[in-house]
Amino acid sequence: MVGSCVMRAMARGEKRPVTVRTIAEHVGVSTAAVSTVLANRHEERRLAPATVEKIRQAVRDLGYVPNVAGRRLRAHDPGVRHIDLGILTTYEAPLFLVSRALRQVQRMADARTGPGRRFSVSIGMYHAGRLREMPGLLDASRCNGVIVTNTLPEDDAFLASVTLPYAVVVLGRRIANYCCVIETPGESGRRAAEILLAARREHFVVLTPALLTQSTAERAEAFAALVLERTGRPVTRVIAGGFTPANAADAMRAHLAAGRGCDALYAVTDSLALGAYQAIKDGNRRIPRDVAVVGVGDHEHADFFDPPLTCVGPANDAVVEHVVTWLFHLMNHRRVKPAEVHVAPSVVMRAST
Amino acid sequence: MVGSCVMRAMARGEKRPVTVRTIAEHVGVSTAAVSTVLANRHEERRLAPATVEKIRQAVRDLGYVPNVAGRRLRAHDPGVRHIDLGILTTYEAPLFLVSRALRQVQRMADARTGPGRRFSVSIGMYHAGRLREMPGLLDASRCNGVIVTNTLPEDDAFLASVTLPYAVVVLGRRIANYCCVIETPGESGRRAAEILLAARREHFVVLTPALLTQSTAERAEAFAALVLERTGRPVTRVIAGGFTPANAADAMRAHLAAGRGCDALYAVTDSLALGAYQAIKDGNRRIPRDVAVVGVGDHEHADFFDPPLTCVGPANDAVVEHVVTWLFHLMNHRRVKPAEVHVAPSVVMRAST
DNA sequence: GTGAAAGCGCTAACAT
DNA sequence: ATGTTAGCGCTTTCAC
Repeated sequence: MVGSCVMRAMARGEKRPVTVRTIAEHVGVSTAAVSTVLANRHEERRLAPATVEKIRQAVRDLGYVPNVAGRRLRAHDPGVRHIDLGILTTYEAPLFLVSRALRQVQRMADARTGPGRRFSVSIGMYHAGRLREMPGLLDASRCNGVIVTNTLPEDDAFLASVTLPYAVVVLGRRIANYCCVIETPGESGRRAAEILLAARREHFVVLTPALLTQSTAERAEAFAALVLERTGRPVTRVIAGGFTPANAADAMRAHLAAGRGCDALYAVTDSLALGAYQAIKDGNRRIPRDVAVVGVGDHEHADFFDPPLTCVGPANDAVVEHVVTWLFHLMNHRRVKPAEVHVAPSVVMRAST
Repeated sequence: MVGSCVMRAMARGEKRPVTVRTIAEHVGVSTAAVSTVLANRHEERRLAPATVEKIRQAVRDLGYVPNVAGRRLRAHDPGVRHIDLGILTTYEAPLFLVSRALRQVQRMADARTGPGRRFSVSIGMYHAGRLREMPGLLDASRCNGVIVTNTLPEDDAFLASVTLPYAVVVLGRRIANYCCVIETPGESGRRAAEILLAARREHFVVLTPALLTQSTAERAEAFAALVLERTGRPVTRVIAGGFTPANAADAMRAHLAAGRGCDALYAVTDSLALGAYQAIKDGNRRIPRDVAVVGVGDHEHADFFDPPLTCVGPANDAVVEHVVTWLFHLMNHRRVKPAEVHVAPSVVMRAST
């Protein structure tokens, strides 16, 4: 007999799914035989070579794909609790952005691992703007707890419209009814402006990607607002086509070539700053003498840029510690009021200013 | 009645696992009620607030953790096949090393996604040297196919000792009986040596981390061998404590401070090259005039180092394309002879030589 | 307002 | 040499 779900699926005109059972019926053997072959245990079970071959053929012909959920449920050892933690990020964002969160999750997980308690940590990928398509997000069937990051506004809207029945912490975004950890709004941009204002510069430029996230937008706005307030002059906005250093270099080269001034640059991500460095140096300008540069500190190697990059940005270690602590807390006591934690930016003065 | 597995687990002295059923019995309700509360659907099911509270309390008290495999199996829509792909890497290796593989997997997966066919791509983390502890690796209960990378020798030995009954491709390592894609052995080191030899240098140095992987070891050896053969002089080896630019900078600073010469440097990873840059410049030496530097091309931003880094290393896009094509091929036709694919290194001449 | 029961896909123990 | 079957943990339908 076939399950009602399947009946419904078939009624909708869908193909019947291929399971071990489909294979078994197709070949005329039992599901056990199929399973044995799939696990390469046919030798020890002494299956007839001909049978094995027929099963293998059917597996290929029918395009069988094992259902890992079934396997996992079956294989599951009741003596050990298994906890799956995910960091959800986009294909589009640079991977290193989640490095710190990953390391912190690892530390917490390791500290809590014991006999009867194991963690799996993974980075789950989604397409920016299409978080809603992520399997298992709504029904909690993939992870026991997740950190969501690098969302676009569409994703934020989607999250705001649903209630996920498990532990979720949002990193670097503000979304209603979620636990969010973000940098103090506007503070980064203001501190960056103060540093450059203190250097008594004239032509302030902010370098951003074309697609702004919540945080990059806030940084740029707060920066421009404070500079305008203090100097009475508007900030020039240079827009890079994408997020890479190459995009930034192109944009800055164009800006400089056009003869529009720049002696104080705020780049809203470090990758952009790196590209700007090249454009600035190629234009025979010196950093910081001719152009002072402030970045954000999201790149692991900002200290090894030449000159080392002054950064004002999320105190990532602090942010990430909040996020992960909260995640574990949520997993223990499931009903915690969603809230917003602000973390003051950290300022690291280096040679670029 | 309780399953035999559980009986065995309990016989072994282990605690009985906490499931919805445990909660239900503890509170004196049905599993359905518990499930309802866990999904926050108690309103629409009109459960008594008191019952809800009791269930919530029990969930906390007993430390219940949902089994995602059970949920997923249940939630599973027979009309759509779900394929889980994993890139397995270590906490210790820099995350960006898997960026390219990730992007390629994404492309292939996107191209094959359709109605009735969805992919999940994730990066699975393990501790270097402890791949064997990864849950679901042996019983194929997590992924339908994986790319394994950044293994240490212990991990290689473990893999060599087992047969995984699903699609596995090893990236950048040579392991018996697996599908492996690696750079042509020794070729990177030799090409790097040729570039520096052509620049007519005197004091050849190779910079490596203390812990060598298969590929870093081969690069260093082949480099040293060719330099020795051509010049008759041995190559100096500078060993960084770890994999970071800071480690490299320390090691190179010590080397230069000791007055031991260096006018040709081969760094077996780009992060090391970045650190070396700083040490070299701090010593008032110019790149490439005083020291020519060759890196590997594993860092996304090698083109934006100052000066841009000449790289001889795995043609990552080619490697990754092989790996991913192979992975999908293995998933379709499960019995493919394991083999080793060599990819010639790509050479990108930039200003550092 | 709550419970009983079916069944998702899989594998291993036990039958034959 | 192969088949039958129980049951992993969960949610939802249906019955009361």
